Amino acid sequence: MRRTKAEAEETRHRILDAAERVFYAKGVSNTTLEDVARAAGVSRGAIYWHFANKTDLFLALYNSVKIPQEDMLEPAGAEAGTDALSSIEKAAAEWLDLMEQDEQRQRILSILLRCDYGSDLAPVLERQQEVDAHHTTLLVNAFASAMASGNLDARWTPHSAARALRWMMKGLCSEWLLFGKRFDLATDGREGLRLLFDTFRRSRPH
Amino acid sequence: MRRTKAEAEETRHRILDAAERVFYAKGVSNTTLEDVARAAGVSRGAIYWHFANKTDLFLALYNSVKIPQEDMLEPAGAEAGTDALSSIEKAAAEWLDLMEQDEQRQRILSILLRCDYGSDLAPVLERQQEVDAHHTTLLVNAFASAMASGNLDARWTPHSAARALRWMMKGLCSEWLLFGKRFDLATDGREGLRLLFDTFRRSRPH
DNA sequence: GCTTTAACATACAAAACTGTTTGTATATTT
DNA sequence: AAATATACAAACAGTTTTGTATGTTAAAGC
Repeated sequence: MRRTKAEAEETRHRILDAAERVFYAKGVSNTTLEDVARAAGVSRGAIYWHFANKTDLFLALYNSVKIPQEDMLEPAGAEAGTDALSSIEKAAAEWLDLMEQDEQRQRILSILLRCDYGSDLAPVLERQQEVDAHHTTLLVNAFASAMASGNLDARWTPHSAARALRWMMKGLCSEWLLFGKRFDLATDGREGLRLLFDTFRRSRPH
Repeated sequence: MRRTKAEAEETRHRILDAAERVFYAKGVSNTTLEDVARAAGVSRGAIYWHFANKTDLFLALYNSVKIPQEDMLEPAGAEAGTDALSSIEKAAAEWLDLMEQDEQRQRILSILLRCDYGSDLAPVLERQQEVDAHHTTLLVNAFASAMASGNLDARWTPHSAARALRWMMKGLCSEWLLFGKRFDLATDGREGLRLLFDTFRRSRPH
């Protein structure tokens, strides 16, 4: 029954894949390792071979995917030709597109949004906060450069603008993911972004 | 050991109270009924006397409190003297104040935000959606009346304004509750509201 | 005042999961 | 080709949690 190294890596991947689907369907703390094993077509032994326990499996899943939010706004600000505000808006809108198209992304973010953080997966929460903090920093910097070039309406500060954008994106995604996707994320989200950024630009001197 | 009816009702209340605190501290699916019993100073038997099981206890807790969001914007629109937009903003700001002061409210909303919805507490999710739908309707109506009286900037529709406000409030509360209240909800939230409503009002004809 | 029954506490049985151990067939190494 | 380590499956042991059944006491009802 010994598998080749490539086969082993494949079952490991199958387990992670199954875990993602089952966690999404039943919630993390309501799924047993037996559930994951069945969904992956292996025995619990295989899971315990590759992972220490459910928390470890969850962490491995968490680390195996690119976390949503992490990729947004990475290269923003370095655009040429467009103003800073437009590049932020573009990055946000593209991020929405990505989210709407990529089902794995949707599952991962759904799991993270509604999972019952006990003391065992505190590292996940910490990581989330780090990512959030980093993202906030990037956003504030981007808005600061927009302000420096006179693009940001005077009533807003880089800080308040970054917050407003983050809050809106978060509320938007939460409602879309947790309440059954009852509207078009990319379309309606872009519309919301457009209106918000319109207020950022407002009465700018030309 | 038989208690009077009033005493029984009091222990029932003590159980609900303890459940709220423990659910908040450990997460719903990570708390056992033994935990709740200890926190309430009773035995598990008392819980099983008053409730069928943990799900039933959770539902009872859910129904025993006034759900946040439900009370926001109830009487709005019926204000005299102020314009519709200002009364919406006032209602939202007051709701933030309430949330910041009322610790039970914070616990309840925290529990609802991060609890791991399995198939057993589907009714909770449905109820949430109903409340949200109702809230959205009220908001849209309020913004519609603002538009009718010429207060709402032409770029916004009642629908888009209501969505923007809801998304922002949701993201705001999520971040505040789930990430350790690292900013002042009432102050910073009011600031965000002020800026958002400022854009709603923008270039209104006077 | 006697019976009944509500309001629990306690004890018990049954699952449900978990983590570990053992067995084993096969890659891989030497 | 023999030895060894790998990648599991299957069985096992242990704990945690749940649900129920039973016991007990005092309040209600008559």
